[in-house]
Amino acid sequence: MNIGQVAEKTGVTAKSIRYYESINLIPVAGRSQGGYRQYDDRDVQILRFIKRARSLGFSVAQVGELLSLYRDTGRAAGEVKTIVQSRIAEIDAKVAELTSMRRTLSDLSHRCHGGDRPDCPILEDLAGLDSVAQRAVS
Amino acid sequence: MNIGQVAEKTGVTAKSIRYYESINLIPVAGRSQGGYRQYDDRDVQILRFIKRARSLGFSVAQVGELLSLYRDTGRAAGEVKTIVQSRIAEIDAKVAELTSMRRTLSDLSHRCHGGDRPDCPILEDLAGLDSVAQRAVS
DNA sequence: GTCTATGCTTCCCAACTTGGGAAGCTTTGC
DNA sequence: GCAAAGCTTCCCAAGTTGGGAAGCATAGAC
Repeated sequence: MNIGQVAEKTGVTAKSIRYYESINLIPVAGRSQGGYRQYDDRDVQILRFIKRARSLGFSVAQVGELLSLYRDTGRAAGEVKTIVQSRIAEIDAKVAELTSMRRTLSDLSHRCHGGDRPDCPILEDLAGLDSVAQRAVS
Repeated sequence: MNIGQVAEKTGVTAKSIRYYESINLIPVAGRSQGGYRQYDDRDVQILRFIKRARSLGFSVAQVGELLSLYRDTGRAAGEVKTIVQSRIAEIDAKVAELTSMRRTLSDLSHRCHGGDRPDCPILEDLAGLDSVAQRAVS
């Protein structure tokens, strides 16, 4: 199989496949006489694995860890679970951060009439801690 | 004021201040005889504005929009509110995405015993759609 | 006045992943 | 045998920050 067919089968672009090879996330592909990279079903499986793990937000480095465990038939399930749980913890932290931002923004938004007039509590808040302190007190 | 003092006052590193200048987010600073960038309280205020907006997750481009509205005394509050609400929408989309990932990962994690044995439903799921289809059916 | 330490300058490199595009070779199909 | 499509490598870009080097400016101690 050439790279284009693999790209179509896996949903990973040819560009990304070459990139993954360049950083040794996947093994260096064999070449045809003409210099084209050659792949088989095993490679397709690996790339689908990568695609799915990436879609779950694992970094490429984390995917590398998962892949090495995947390739290691003697691995412990606990190691895999640990990686998944650290990813869950990352997500929880990010959600908490975003939720905090959202609360602040929503608060700012509610206090702004949003009309054509130039007076805007949002900008006042961003511009100085005065209004923030004021809000904290009120 | 030199750049170091401004950095300390605002919490924006000297590196970032120079970067913001280079992309014209802030005006090009005047220079002392010796070539040092010179700042005044107005600059400090602007950088605090940027710092706070960045901490709320606005991209530098969005901060640029907010800043231009901030500088425009005749601006309409509605424009500011629109930017804030689009930022809120971004956050909501991101949280939804993360929440969906978390649900999948949590599900996978629960189905993995996590011990020393090599059998791991997580890897099986990542490796193929078989188990995914299976899970969908079950 | 001189020396030293600290601070500033610019410039380059790195991170991370993907996409775009150019120039050139290979393969496929007609 | 030719055109089109697919592949190759290489460079550039995105966005923001940090690290570090080499060299000039300033401030404080003597």
